[in-house]
Amino acid sequence: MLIHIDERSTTPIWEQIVQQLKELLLKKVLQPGDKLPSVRELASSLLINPNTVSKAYQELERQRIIETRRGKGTFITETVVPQGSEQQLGDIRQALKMLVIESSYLGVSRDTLVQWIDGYLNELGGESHANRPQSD
Amino acid sequence: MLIHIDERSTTPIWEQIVQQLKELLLKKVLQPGDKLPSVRELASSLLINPNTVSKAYQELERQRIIETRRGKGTFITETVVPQGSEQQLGDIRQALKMLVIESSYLGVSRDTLVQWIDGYLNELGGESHANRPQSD
Amino acid sequence: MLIHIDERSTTPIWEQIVQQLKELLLKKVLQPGDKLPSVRELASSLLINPNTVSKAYQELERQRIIETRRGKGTFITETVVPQGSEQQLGDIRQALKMLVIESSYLGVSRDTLVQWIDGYLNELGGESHANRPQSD
Amino acid sequence: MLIHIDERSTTPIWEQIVQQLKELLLKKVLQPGDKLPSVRELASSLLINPNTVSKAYQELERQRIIETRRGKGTFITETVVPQGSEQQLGDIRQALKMLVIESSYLGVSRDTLVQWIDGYLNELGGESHANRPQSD
DNA sequence: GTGGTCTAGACCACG
DNA sequence: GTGGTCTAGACCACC
Repeated sequence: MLIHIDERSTTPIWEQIVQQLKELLLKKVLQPGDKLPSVRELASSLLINPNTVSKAYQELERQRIIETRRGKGTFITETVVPQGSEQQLGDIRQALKMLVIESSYLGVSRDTLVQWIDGYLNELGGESHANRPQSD
Repeated sequence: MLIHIDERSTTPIWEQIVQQLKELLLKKVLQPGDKLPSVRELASSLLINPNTVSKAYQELERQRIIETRRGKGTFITETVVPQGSEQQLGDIRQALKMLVIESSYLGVSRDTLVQWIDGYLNELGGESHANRPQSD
Repeated sequence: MLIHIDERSTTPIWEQIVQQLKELLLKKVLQPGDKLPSVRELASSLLINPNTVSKAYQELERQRIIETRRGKGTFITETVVPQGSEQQLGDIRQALKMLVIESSYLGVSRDTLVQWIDGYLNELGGESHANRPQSD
Repeated sequence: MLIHIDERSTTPIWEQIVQQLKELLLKKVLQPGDKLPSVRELASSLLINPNTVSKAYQELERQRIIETRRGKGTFITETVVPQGSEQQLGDIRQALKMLVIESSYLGVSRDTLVQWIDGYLNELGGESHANRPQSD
């Protein structure tokens, strides 16, 4: 599996899993319909507790990104619904604002930030539904 | 004091204080050399625990943004050191990456993100040392 | 067969079968004395595990809705026994109560609920033994 | 606490807690702003594991019915947002349909169902925002 | 085999 | 004191 856990990070392990699986999906490494490793498999390969993986999977299911079929395992959802609630958009904006403030302090210029964003969007692949770097 | 605490927010109160003080500084509402309210003062005016304010001040001091002069109080540092450690830069990049991924899922376009960034930079005032929107 | 399995649903497959067979019976698509497909037949036509079909049939048999005649197959029971145990009635009431509570939260009005009930009863056909919409 | 756990029930304990707390809220036994018992308190009074209570609280928070203030405890949300997603409405309708089918089998008439609904709505108190028995 | 639930007990951050 | 995270290990339903 292409997931890497940073034990020293302050972000919970289950959240790291959620984020990295989302990233893999946007990068098309994982495709709709694909089967995810079972809870136990992933847990043992990451050397963590199955409950932790389970929590990550449940969160992804809550976000309709994956779905579980009883007794068969967990799969990437076929229909993608790129729709954010007001609440979630507010969270993004809030996080972005704090990030801009921090960047100011660290001497990261506006243009550098934009370059980084474009870089990440390129990593995710140009075909991603909503985001595309300018020059595309 | 121009600080507002959101009790419901998931970000710790001490972190909200740190962020807002930084913001006030970038907006030049607070200037180098200015005296900050004492821990007890700020705590009682915000109706929060003094320990919480103390923790915020400690963090700001760790970042060399404020300094305590024993017996005199807490002051904004005179010398500005807009230089981020590798560690901090890595944190910013990591946060930005996650933000880009989430934005992709919520259907927030690259250009929207850039607009938001420029908006926040304008709020902070165009003269800020490192960042400047657009015309740069 | 007129049965449709929703793999994504959280209700177990065997339960989906039970419910839909009951529905077909109430709709008079299936009549007392009719022969049901064998466990293997139904399983292969629904692309599911025979054990799952078997469990559904066992449940229906427990409820005296179908009966197996050894060597001959499975049939809809001739004698209808529209009499619920206290236990079953309690379950219904409990389920209905939770449904009413959830409806309250979702803003579904009392009248809407009643309309939905009448709608389903109409689907089942007005001649059903115990229930009849409106004119009753 | 006015919560009762049915150990023999098939519905998970955390879900029973969610349902009963919702009911208490609709009955105005719990009011917006009220403090809920702490996770540990409720757990020990119900003789269950704190994790189980925690799961219930997290689910209620996800539904914006309660909110936790760090270090202070868990509280009923002030602003009520009676808004259901399409998905949730579909779930209700599906549950209602199955309930109607079961009722048909158990000989529960349409009018009995409606009477039960009105009874539950009365229990919840006539002032409830969306539902009201006819005669009101 | 799969995931879901629950327990017991630990550690941590926050206030 | 509060809730959040994680582990270890158990049991269960479903397929």
